[in-house]
Amino acid sequence: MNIYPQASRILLAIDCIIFGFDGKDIKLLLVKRNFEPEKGKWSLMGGFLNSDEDLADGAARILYNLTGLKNIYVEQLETYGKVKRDPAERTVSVVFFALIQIDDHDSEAVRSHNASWITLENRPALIFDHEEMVCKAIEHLKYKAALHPIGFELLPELFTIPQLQKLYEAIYSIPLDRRNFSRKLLSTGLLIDTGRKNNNSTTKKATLYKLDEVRYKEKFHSFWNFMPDSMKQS
Amino acid sequence: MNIYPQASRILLAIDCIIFGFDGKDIKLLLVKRNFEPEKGKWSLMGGFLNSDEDLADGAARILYNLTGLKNIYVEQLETYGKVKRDPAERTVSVVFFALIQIDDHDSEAVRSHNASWITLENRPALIFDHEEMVCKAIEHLKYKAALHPIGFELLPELFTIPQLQKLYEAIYSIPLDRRNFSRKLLSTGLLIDTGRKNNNSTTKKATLYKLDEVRYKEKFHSFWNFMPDSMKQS
DNA sequence: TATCTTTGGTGTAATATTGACACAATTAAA
DNA sequence: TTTAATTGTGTCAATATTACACCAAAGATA
Repeated sequence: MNIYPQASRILLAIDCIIFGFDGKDIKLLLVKRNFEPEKGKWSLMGGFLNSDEDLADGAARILYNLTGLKNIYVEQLETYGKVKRDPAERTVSVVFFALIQIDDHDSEAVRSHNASWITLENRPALIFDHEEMVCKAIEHLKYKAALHPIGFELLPELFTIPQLQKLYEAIYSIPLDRRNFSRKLLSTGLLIDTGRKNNNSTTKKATLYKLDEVRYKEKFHSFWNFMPDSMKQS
Repeated sequence: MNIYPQASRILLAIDCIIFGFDGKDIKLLLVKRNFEPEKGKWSLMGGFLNSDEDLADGAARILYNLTGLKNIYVEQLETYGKVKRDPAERTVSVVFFALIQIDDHDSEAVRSHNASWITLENRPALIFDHEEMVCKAIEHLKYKAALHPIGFELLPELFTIPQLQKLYEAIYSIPLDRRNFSRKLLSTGLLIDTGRKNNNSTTKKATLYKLDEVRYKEKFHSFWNFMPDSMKQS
């Protein structure tokens, strides 16, 4: 019955890199493992692909279990397949990249998984090749956010332009010119002025915008230019 | 001994999308299968990952077997993991994206694998989800070639600007303005004038350039703008 | 109630880049 | 020597980007 008898069957893991933004810093959702192997160490949230489960469904399942969220922004990032990457058994891991609105997540589920939101700066050593995966994901975030409107995925439904600017400044660790940033963002036509104002501010209240979902979907794959050109000369 | 007893082990395939350019059209290297399953049908070149082999090495092995080439441009593209994608047995496939200089390949190896260079337009129906993989790869080629200098990977070591332009016109299926294209490419500082001229032309002979390898490596991850902006509004 | 401080919103001039176009030079064939 | 095809370079207007200055709103302070 076995049509491919000679080939070897391998464990297939899924690891998720989950980014959030708290208004100040980009954060990663990491788990302190309370199970073997590497119990007590930090890692990405992961799991194994079930034999009756599509790969994307496996990622969605793992993300849902940890965050209680469905329909979040997920991309497949890269598959890691060094022979020795997991010392216990040959395991190939498919890494997924997720952006979530940090206030939406189910903090009870996060706590029960022994997970925490940790800033990129303060992230601990991670097991296996997870650090490499995180570095790759940070690069991908910087790359993609410069060209496509993925920043919105990290913000609440209603947001202000200064909030958006702080997000981009956090992603790239550089200050941006307020006026040029605002002009650039508004000129995309992706923002809808809700007419409402942000009440969190102690001084002048900023305009609350929402995303134009129709344009967003239509134009997602277009190229934009959210970063100053000087940022792009690596 | 088995630390992950409950998880299922899965076949891991590697499929390679190999692009070439013959001076006129972008072509794909496809194999007509002379083995089961799906014998006689067309597919991507592929194989299974060996248990003692890194994933990237598996891709390099498969590419070497078919083309006789090492050190070619390879990227990991995406991993396909639908449950039913291979009707014979659950198989997850990691797709690699390769660009080669079409004249360099070992045509004897290609023939012995029953493989052919086929233009994108004339490509036959492919097995499993290989058509989806190819579509994704074409999109990736368009995307990446607009922002990073990967076009050179498809050309011989010495090339002319008109050749380069024909390549980009083939990738995007649009005519480009000769003068603007030339200005843009030369302004990157990636081209070195060899002083030599192309003898293939029956009219005015074009200048032969080579790639500035140092700058190419240094600046590969910078953003460029090889396509007119009008091309980028999807 | 005046004014101070902080943050948000918009305008403008200099510069750089892009797009559309014209003209001259080279080569082989007629 | 003319012709046709192709290559190389220049120009100008339109557009985009940068760097910068000013005004408005709102709570804090006196």
